[in-house]
Amino acid sequence: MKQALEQALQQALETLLAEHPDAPMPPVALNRPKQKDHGDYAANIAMPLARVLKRSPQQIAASILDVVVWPEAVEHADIAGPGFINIRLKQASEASALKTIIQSGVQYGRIAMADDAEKVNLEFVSANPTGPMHVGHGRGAVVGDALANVLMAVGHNVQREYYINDAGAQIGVLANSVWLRMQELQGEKIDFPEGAYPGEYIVQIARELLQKHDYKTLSLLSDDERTQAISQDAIDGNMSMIREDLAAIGIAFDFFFSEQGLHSSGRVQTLIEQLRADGVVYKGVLPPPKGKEVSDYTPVEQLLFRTTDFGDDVDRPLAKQDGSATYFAADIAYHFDKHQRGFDRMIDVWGADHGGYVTRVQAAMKALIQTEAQPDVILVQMVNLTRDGKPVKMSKRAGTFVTLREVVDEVGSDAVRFNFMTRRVESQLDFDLEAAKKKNDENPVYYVQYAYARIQAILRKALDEGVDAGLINGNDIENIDVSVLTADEEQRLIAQLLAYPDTLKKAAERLEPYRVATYVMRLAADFHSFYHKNRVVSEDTALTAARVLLIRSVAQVISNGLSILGVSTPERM
RNA sequence: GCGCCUGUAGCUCAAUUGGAUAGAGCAACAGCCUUCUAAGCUGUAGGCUGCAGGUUCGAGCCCUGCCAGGCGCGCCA
Repeated sequence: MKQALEQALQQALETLLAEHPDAPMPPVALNRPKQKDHGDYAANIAMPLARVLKRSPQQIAASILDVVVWPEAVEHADIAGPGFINIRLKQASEASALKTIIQSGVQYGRIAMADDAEKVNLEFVSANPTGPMHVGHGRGAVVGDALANVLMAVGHNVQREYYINDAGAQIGVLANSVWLRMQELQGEKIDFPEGAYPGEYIVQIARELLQKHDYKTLSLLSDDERTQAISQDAIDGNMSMIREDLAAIGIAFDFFFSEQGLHSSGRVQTLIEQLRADGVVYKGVLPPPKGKEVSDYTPVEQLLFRTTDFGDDVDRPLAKQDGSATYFAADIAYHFDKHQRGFDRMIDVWGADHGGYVTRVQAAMKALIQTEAQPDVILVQMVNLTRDGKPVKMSKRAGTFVTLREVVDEVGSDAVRFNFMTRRVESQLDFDLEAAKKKNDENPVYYVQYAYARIQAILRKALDEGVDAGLINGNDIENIDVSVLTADEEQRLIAQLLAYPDTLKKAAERLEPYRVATYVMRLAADFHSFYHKNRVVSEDTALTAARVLLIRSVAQVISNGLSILGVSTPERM
């Protein structure tokens, strides 16, 4: 319907602008007004034209209305305010869409195969394999997973990918921490050094490794040899723990990518050579860092990547002093690898603490591939964890961080997911452990789920009252007369239901899955409001049938929206 | 010092990528359950959209400068 209206306006415009061939043609965009008396759709097209045509927006709108040929469903259109064209549709035309919703079912709002379908690589979480996921990771996980769902819903092909940082010094630290715990479990007295990972999970991994490895043999090895021997098992132990944490909030990945593999296969080195051949690499000395005490700064010549040529403020090192590759070098190789795997688009979901990293990775990709295939980086701001309003100090080193798992076990997956989804990623998130535990109206997820459960209760009731089962569960809806749905609350609900496909499309375009969460909250609110003023099951069989159709549609759309967010829809609460 | 993000009701957040009278929830106050689930609904109150300029038919949104908070800033990942 929206498209038909836009087309009608577009044609009217072309007729009008025939006399002004030079005039730029602004896009015709309709939106649904906030206020009911502004009609079902509104166009602001006359306003931007005012300047070009040197006539008032009202005059232009009037000329448009003179020549436009509306589709059948339009009741009337008028000019309002500073030049809006408000369009009102015939009531039955809007309401008949309810049948489409029921017939489409879980497909309603989705696009099976988009014209511009892309093969998308979506990398998210990528928590280091040195410990369990904490709450901050959880936000990125939930956002990334919902975004994948949104993109798939509008017809893209999405691969969920996890980048395992299983290389570098941290792995040595991990292996050493595990070894210390293994010694401890064998009754040795150990000194637990400052830098090692102290968490309880290390003890569990140590216990597992003692079953797999011969302790005596390990103790005879040199430190390096021992690290070599147990690090992969320690990583695997952590990763299986992380996978369980993810499963607890209903997230599974399609692909796990190992950083180690990039180094061992020589791809990092090859990439550096390629950059050298491209002439964007040189040996140089970086200035001391700003804003931080530089106690031990010594100028050192390093292999540098000229990222400043691509918008960065300082060149970035590819190799450490000892000649080994930096994390940055590996990350370029990683993104290049994604490109070579044939993805049309790469999306990275990162924590805010990686914000300074965006420019340099994009710079590197710009240097490597001259296409527009840049990674889109979604920076998810931090989660401020509080308990009864008091901040919880988080430190992985000190072992005082609160794990995602603890929170999920206390609060439930649905509440965690929904709370993480209701805010834009750009704003920091306050998450109070005590408040989240409460099963009261401070948890918006119950508000939406309650609307769904309520509808199910009404439908059960309707069945008891002898309403035809085909109407309640099946597709015997063709003959329902929807023109009886004339109450304000009914009209609002219908308009809201019709807005779902657009909401989904917009969420996908802007990579903003939170829009689906705010949408289902609005829909639930409109339903609750409807419920209190109107009875569904009544003597009036025609009205009952139409309202059953209406609330079934609401339930369907709530369910479709929540499934994108990964939140369940309980039949009873 | 520089870069990125944020600043909207007492609190937590929205506002259809510049549109019409800035909206929800919580907290406060006043009402609504012998009728389909009160985890709900209705109403009242609450705002110089951090501050000051600018751009235009029109600014919470865009530009400039301040103020405040968060994150980051060499061979960690």
